[in-house]
Amino acid sequence: MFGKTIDVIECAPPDSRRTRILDRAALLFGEHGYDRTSMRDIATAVGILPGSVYYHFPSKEALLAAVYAAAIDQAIETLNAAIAPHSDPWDRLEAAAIAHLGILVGGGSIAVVIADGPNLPATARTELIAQRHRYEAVFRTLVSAIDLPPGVGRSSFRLALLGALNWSLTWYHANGDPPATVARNLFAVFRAGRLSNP
Amino acid sequence: MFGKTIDVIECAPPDSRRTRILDRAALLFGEHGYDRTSMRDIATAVGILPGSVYYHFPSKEALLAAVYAAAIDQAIETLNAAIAPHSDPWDRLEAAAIAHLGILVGGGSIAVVIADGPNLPATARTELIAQRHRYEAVFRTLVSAIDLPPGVGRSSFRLALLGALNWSLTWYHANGDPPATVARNLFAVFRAGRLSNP
DNA sequence: GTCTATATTAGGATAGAC
DNA sequence: GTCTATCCTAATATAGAC
Repeated sequence: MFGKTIDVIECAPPDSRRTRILDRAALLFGEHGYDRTSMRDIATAVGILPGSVYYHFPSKEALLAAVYAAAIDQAIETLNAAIAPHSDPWDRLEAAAIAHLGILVGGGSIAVVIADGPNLPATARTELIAQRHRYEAVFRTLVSAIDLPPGVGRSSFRLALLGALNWSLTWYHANGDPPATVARNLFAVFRAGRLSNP
Repeated sequence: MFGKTIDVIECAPPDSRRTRILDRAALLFGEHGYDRTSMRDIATAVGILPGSVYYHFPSKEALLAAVYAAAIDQAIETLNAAIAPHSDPWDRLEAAAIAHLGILVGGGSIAVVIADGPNLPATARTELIAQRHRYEAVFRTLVSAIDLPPGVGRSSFRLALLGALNWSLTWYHANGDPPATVARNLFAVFRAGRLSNP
């Protein structure tokens, strides 16, 4: 009756090894892309052997999905923290844009999802796209709160803004400016269309 | 003396096989990306065997570079043809934006360079980036001709516009609109900042 | 949980016949 | 110029010992 072991403590370091793999994988995926990061690379970075990774994740795609989900969660938190201090809708959107670019060039985890999108495995695509939409919903909400000039669609505006920001990853090195400056400069382009204040 | 054969005709189909390889490779690279397209795929599409490709191109990267250069040339021509009929600077830029998106979603050759940028082999990167700059120079010229609101940098404007357009490749399927409509909608976001006409 | 060892597949590239 | 045949490398993934 009393022989059964009950795990009371399960939250301290909720799975140190698994978490380490997740972290390193996120870093490598973000830095070199999904295709160019091998399970060997990840294992080496963690300090274990390739085969051992498969004890924690059944496949490379499953690992990607886990990395992705965690990255999105973290990114949404960062985003919300950045917009919280602001009340003007345009300021909130700008804060989000700055935070977004910071997340991207931070080399962090979410960059995979964002920058490497088209090159991710087709079989996991559906799940990954769902996660990305969860993140982009934050922007959808922010954009719904601003006034746009006539003739400018809300979704076009949102997609253009996110596209401009995401695309900056491809040319970021050229410019010595810090991410926040780049984001502000890009955002100025979109803010230029703001209706004059009453 | 007269035994030597002289090839008088050398311009009719200037290298049918080489051209066919180039075309098919462009198509496959554009459709599936560089990494996911194997030399075997290309050879099969052309109707020859993998080894035979190497008679025409020394390596996969060399093939990519050739595809890229040809694609850029063709894209620049398309771009110039599209802007030629227009005289107003904003109309010219809009025409270029529409043409650009058409080229991209045309599934054609240049999509590789554009969409697959970060995933191309590092060793060929320099050459490829130089080619891309040649293409983007057209936009640089067009942007230099428009009036921008104060506080909006020209290069930020150009990069934001190209980013918005290029990024549309990642979500294009969702929207049933034809490329020209998508481009027009996106461009409206940027045009909203136009200074009121005198 | 991690190791050793290895199966399996796939892709880039080459040698030499024809 | 194209074919046949093959080498070499790298990557995902698995089996079973410890």
